[in-house]
Amino acid sequence: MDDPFKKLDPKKRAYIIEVAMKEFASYGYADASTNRIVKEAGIGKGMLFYYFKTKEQLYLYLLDYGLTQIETAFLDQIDLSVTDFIKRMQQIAKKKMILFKAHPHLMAFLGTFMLKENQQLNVPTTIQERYQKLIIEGYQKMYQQIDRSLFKADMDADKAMQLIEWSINGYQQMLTARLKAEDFATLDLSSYWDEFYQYLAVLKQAYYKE
Amino acid sequence: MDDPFKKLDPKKRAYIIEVAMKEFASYGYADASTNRIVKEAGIGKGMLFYYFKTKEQLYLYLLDYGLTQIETAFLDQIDLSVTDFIKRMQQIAKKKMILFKAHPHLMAFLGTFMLKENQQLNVPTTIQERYQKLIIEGYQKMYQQIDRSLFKADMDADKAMQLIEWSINGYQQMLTARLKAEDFATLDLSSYWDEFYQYLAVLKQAYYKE
DNA sequence: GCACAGTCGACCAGAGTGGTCAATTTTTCA
DNA sequence: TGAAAAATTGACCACTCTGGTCGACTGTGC
Repeated sequence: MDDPFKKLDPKKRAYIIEVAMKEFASYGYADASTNRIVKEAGIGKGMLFYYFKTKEQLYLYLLDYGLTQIETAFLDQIDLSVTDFIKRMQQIAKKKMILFKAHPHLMAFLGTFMLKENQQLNVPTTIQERYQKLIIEGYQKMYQQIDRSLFKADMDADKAMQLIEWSINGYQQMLTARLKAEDFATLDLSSYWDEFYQYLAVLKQAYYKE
Repeated sequence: MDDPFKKLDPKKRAYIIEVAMKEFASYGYADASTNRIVKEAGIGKGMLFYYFKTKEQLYLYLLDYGLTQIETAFLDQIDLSVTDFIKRMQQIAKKKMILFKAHPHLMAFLGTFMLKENQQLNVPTTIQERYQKLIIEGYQKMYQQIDRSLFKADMDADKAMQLIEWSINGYQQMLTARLKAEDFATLDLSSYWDEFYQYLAVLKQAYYKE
């Protein structure tokens, strides 16, 4: 096949992908504007429809691309041999952050995909299945093969894990909100890892045995 | 003053307010559609512009109304004599849920107000000041006059409080997502309070002294 | 000099925008 | 009862923006 988009300079291609994901994530499929995308991406209107024939095919391309990213750069990377729940969540948070640095709008884009009512959009069942599978697998990678003996003896371990997950989500949301303005590509996250580990230490102190 | 909107049947008036808040919360000021609002509210197009002269004045009315609601039905209700942080958060969560049941889109509406860039909208400084004050006061009502001696002796109480706040936010987000489809007006929340209290008990066990 | 992939943006018909207003119904009250 | 007043409607307006097209143009390779 001779796909002009594949032959594009990788930096430019990645930028177009990022811009388009941001647009769809912000406005949903129906209200996303191809005019804004080409303007922001710095390409002529014609090019977008030269690369992708329609708005719908652009969207489906992004969906496929995004799912592949999450599958390979996130889910497949999680080491289930880590049975300490907090360490497991730490691992997951790290992978998530790395993925977020590479594709800041990927999570929001996929997040709004099933959420917003599927306006007249014909999503292939293969993609829908991949999405469903991703949700389930993500859940399993969090809670499978966890050593519950680490938790305090008289504590409800399921509720404890849920609370820890919410805590870490809270930290991540706070962090991304705080860094919203900054340039993620050039950002050094190491100072934030220190802060994160301090929170993890408190969590350990709170939920684990001495 | 003879304001036709004030003279409306309270149920109808409340419904129009709710519909409009939902529209602005979903799309932001610029992309919100007055056509969709009147259609959803079940009134003729002319009425909206009879009650409020312009889209902007409708928005400003909702802003003022929403701020008043939060001030009186939420902030003013918080009892600072409760010095137990978890009990304080429990109290806040309860007030928040009651307000949410009455105005399901109020929080989202006000949340997107400062977030989205203020597109060409001329918001009076009085309203901006009230909004700023609300943020600050909300923060104070959470953390002021808290008895830190309840936390485990060797624990960073600030981080612990932050983690508890994130945990409770997580629970609330999960709950509102779970109940999204259901009808809030006729919903009985009491069974969910049981579940909530169980989580609070685990939090207490985790962060407080024996 | 010619073929051809890449690139652009003016342009299209159609949909949707906030807002208006003449016409109609409903309410008020002497 | 009847007329003045208030409430309500939706067709309509000028305008903006939509996804998508296409003829013109550029650069490259041979």
